[in-house]
Amino acid sequence: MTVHNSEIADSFEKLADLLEIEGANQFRVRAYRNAASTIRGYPRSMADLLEDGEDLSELPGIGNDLAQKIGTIVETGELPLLKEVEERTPEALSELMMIEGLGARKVKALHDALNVNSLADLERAAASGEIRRVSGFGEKSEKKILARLQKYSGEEKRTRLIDAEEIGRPLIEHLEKADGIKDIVITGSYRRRKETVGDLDILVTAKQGSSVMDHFTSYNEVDEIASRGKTRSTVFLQSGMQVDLRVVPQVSFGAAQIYFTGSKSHNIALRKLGIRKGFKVNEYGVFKGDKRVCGKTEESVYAKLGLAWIPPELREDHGELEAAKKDKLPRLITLNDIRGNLHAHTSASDGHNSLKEMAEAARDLGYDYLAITDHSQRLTVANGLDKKRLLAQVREIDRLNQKLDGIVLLKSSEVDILEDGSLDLPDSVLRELDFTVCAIHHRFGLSRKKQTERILRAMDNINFNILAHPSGRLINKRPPYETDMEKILEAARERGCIVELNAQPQRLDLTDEGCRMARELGVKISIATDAHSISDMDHMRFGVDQARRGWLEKSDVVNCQPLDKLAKLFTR
DNA sequence: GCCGTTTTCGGCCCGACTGTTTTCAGTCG
Repeated sequence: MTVHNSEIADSFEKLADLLEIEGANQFRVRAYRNAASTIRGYPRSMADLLEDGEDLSELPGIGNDLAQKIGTIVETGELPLLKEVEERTPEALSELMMIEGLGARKVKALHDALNVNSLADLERAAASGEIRRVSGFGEKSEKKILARLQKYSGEEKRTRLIDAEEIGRPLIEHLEKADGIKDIVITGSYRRRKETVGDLDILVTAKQGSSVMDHFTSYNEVDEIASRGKTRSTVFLQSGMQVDLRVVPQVSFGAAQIYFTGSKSHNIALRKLGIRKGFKVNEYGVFKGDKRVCGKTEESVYAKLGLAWIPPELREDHGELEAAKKDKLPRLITLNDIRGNLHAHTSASDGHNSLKEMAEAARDLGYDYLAITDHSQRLTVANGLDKKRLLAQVREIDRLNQKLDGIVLLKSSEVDILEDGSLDLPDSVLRELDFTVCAIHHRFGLSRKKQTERILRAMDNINFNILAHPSGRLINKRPPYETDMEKILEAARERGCIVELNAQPQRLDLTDEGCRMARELGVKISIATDAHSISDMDHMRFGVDQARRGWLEKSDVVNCQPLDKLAKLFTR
């Protein structure tokens, strides 16, 4: 039984919550939270690191004590200190902290005064009017608790980036109409192009005394105004999305962009660096004593700290500060670098458009080539093509290529990887194709070992070229199937296979961390839309965003290559 | 509990808003 990083991180976070409720040293509490964040974001599993004999105390925020505790969790699946703390402090109290407005102190106060130990206790106490009598609470906070409880579902809700764009776009249009507004930018994880966002953080500059806040809170989608000040307001939209608006003066715009773009750990690292250099860094600028020395642009702030400007996608405190210091940041791939698309479906299987329509759409995007990768025979629900139909399609593509101008269709197939690791079409047929895209579409529930072996065995086939959507996850819907991704990537490099970064906004698979690992291992990536219609081809930009988060450069991505270089990449 | 370009001890990012208080603690990002 493998212990996942997320489980270790969860244990540390829960321990931090309970210790905080008990009133433990706040820096000790923070140490557990920092460690949780390091572990959660780490590209390799703690279990694997330990197996390889690595020293975990080398990791940021993890010292000897926590390294030992991680070892215990990996070995036994349990954290004794957490058990011990849970004996004295009910573990459900940590869940109460999920209610907005309730932090450790208030949870403790309610526990001590009213013996509130669960969400149900909390609701009872609020409904019966007992909470307002506890010192530090009043009628308003009691009402808020009751209202929040009704909305609380127990799940942390994060919105897919594409959905966040749909919510954000009309709101920005609304804000642009405000009097006196100058700059508007959506910051936060949205600007870092994370696959999901928790809330929208909007930053604006505006003329002094303008009515931007009034304009913001009067947006017709606003369901609730949670707070409202001169420089900051928070609302909830009818979609449930939380939106924060901050207004700063123009001289602070760069510093504020950095601050609100985050990530939080990136900001903390920047501020610490500032302190070492004798500066104070905040959202208004970089200060020497009381004097602002810069802040108008992001570049000026980074430069003052001795750093090159860092693209938002890299701001996770995953080594970007060190790279920026040495001027060794990657030259991140851009959408303009993309020359073609290596995964697309037509109406022959489960797509919605014809070969010709798809080809013309790809040409309109400025691509040189588009690969047609309809499903293979096993995937009957998607009308997968058997040998006969695929060979007919191959001939049709040949004919069409004669007529097409400015775009070349590549002959391919999204071939099912069967449970035993064999491919769903005979080698004699696969050899007729320019290359193959291979994927798992069934039997997701195999053990980690079996699933990994299944993929490795499939890659042993000389006709295997690209591993499509390697984890099979659907964001917010289906977890990845269990695999040893590092092993798969190493095997891909050894065999000359390519791994896909599927650009569908609900997939984005490889993950950012997976991309980074692939790059470090020297595995080439195909960023592909898996388009099932003409309009899906626009999703390439989400794939590029994710690739940038994974530190990928143009040279790491096969579909940045011109057509005449592709064939070589598909020769094993 | 972690960490080190004045440190192995003594610090630990910083500011806005709310509600309850009577000058500020708690919460949040």
